Amino acid sequence: MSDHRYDPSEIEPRWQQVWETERTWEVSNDPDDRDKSYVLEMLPYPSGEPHIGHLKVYSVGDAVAHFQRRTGKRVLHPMGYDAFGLPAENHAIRTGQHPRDSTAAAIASFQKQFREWGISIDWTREFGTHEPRYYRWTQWIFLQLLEHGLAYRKDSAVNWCPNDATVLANEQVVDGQCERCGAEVEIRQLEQWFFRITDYADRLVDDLDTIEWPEHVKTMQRNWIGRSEGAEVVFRCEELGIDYPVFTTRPDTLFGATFFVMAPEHPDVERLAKGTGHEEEVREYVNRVLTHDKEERGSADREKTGVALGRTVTNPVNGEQIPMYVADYVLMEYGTGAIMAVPGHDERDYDFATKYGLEIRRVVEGTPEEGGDEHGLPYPGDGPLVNSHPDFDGMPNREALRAIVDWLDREGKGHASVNYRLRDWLLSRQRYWGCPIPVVHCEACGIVPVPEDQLPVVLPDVEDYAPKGKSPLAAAEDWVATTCPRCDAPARRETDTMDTFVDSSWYFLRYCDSANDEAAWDPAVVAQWAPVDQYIGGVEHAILHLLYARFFVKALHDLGHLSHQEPFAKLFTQGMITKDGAKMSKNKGNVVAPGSIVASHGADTARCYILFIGPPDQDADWSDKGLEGVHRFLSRLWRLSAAVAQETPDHPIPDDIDGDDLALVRKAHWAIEKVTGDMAGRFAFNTAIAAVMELTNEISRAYNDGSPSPGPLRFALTTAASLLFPFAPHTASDAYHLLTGERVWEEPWPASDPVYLDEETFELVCQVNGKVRDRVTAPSEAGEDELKALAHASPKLAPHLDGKTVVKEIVVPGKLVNIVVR
RNA sequence: GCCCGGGUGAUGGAAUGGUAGACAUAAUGGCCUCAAAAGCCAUGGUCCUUCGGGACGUGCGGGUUCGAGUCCCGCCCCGGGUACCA
Repeated sequence: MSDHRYDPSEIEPRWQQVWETERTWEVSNDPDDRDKSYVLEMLPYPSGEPHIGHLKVYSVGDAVAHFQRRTGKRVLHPMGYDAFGLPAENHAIRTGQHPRDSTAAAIASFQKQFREWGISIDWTREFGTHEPRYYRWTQWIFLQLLEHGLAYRKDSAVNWCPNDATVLANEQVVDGQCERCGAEVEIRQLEQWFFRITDYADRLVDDLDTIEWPEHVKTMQRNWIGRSEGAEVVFRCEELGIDYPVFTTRPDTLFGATFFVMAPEHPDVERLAKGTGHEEEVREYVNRVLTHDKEERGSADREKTGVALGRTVTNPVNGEQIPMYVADYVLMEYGTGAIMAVPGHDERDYDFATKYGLEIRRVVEGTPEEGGDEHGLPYPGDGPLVNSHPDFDGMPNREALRAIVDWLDREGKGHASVNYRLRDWLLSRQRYWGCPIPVVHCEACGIVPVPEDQLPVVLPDVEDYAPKGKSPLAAAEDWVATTCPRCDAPARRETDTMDTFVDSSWYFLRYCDSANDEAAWDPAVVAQWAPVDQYIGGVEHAILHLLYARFFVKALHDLGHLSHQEPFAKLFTQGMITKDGAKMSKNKGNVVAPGSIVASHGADTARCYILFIGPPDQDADWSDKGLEGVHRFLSRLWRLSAAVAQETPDHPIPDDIDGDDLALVRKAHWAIEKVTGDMAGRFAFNTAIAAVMELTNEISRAYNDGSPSPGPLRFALTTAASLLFPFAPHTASDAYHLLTGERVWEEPWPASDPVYLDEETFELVCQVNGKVRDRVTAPSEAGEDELKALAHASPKLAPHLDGKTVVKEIVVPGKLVNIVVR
């Protein structure tokens, strides 16, 4: 065996060549009798070189794809590049290399490495989202949404990143900072393009119940959408004759509203204060608050501040005049920018009321619990109503809530209402490297969509693409100057480009029909593959990409272009690979480059190790020593295969095997059972690989003893190679080929034979009072009485039973006997 | 604060309420070798031991059970998400 040397640098390119020339992983759009399975990993953002996270996500996805194929599925496993966007553009600005060129270089590097890793991709479907043949259809989708009112332009307060010199979507602002560059985000009043994702808020929440996603991702989406049910209630300022609707989730506490608060940004604040004598104070306060940065204002711990407006509004349920305030704890972005304050039952209102000496009234009887003041207030819980109105007092508050809303509705003073935290998706960007928005601005006709037959609106080549606060495209005069498609008058092109997340919100649809030049896709073809059966990617996209893609599919479904409503039936989020406990980064100098690992140990070792290191949804720390261990395992399996292939003839397994031969065959069947179970419905690659290791160790021991017969030995080894294939495709293919002359991917997934799974005997655990005292061999078919007798017969149990009374005997067939004594 | 994860040997991690620590790494001893590497064999939670075995052991404290890493109650610590959302 020692004369065979495991050399991945020879084995891996050889099999990659076979897959390349034979186009092994291509799949046609012509259905056959197999079930389909669409396995997809999130497409890479091509910048620089692939990193270890890429190796992980594609190793996981490839294992799934291979397992699906070998268990008889027709598998779609494509690849593409999310090529437009800020990182590429910023990189280009830094290096002076045009984003088109740096992106092309990065894509080439990814393509090369994906092949070196041996990922089983159908390359015929490949595209980059920056290619006109792709973004032509991104523009088409935009026009579809525009035509149906789901894309619109409006002037509003938007997030602006001063560093990247562009607006951002709410989803791209993290803790008041730009998600990409970390700069403090400013608020600017600008006219921008939006997608009406809020129209889909309810369905985006409700349909989470129809998909198999990790619960924490669903929760993040629910929280982001932030659906709250309650009521809109109108408070009227009699002096000025203006109605102020507020949103509340607690209309049951309306009788406890003792003041009214407006956000400092509320447009009516100044007008309300005017002529009350509070004017100056209010103006000063508002100015001070609005110049505070968002971060400081966002914290709930911060002491609330506010000033009186000098006006009152009428509480619609009891006609009380309650004072109006402006305060920084009320946000303009949520609800109506004004609230009714119920200090008795809301902690924030309570804090404010305490500070400014405002009335605090209990209207819900509470069970006394910890916290609160000497009266147990604020009390946020449930209970019967008090101090409200004879019609409602004594009524459980949840019931009263409905009754009060009904009453408001009848009186025309309010109605049931649902509020969302979700805002419409701001999609325009004042940047160069993105998909042009296909509209024209005409003085006479206004905004005019570019006719479909004129798509794509091609992104022009410009020399100076640095951000300037307005789109760099604006400088491309001969591109901007055009004629109105409607009236033929001189007109100007839209110069903003689309957010990169628009590009990636439909790419999984395009893979199904990527060669189609007549349409974005043929609905029949997409219907055949969709939805993605297994989607795999990082949890960092939980509310960005994953929410946007769901919105796109629902909108396109409603417009009649799709027959499904959820893009990703199952989602798996993989954990990060760290080094020395820290995220890999160039600054820390702890980067493990996949390319160098592949060069030194081979792709199979790298892939297998990443899957073996631990459960793939958890973070894991990279260890070079651990990598060596996996390398030794692959090497041992391969060398055994090479030796056995050479030394032993190909024999069938005789019917009457026993001893070591039988043990070997049994172990092989045990491994089939274990690996299959770990792969089907689970992502337990670590334990699956451990099972193949166990099998290989047993084969190795038997081989070194010189005991096994050729049939069982070959069977066990062939099985090991076959089971290993999804994780280490090159090594497994080579070992399998050495042993059988066959191609392992053309073989069905091995099936375990129950005959070999059942042993005639098992190790019976004998316990006294739950403590293990002995282990004896027992016949598998032994009955309870026989097992009890075996346990009692054990000399090791005798001292523990001596002089004691047997109280109870528990028998778990096939496992143990527990004798309870006193 | 709230919502999710997680806490098991020196290390990464295994364990449908039923033998805790599979598999791998590090370590130790041995074989092979002039030597080393590779490979192979053995040991491998802690403490005690008359070497038969015994006691303890899965973050902490209780509980349910014949039996708890696993289930329940109350905490502690770590990681992630989210946070004046009315």
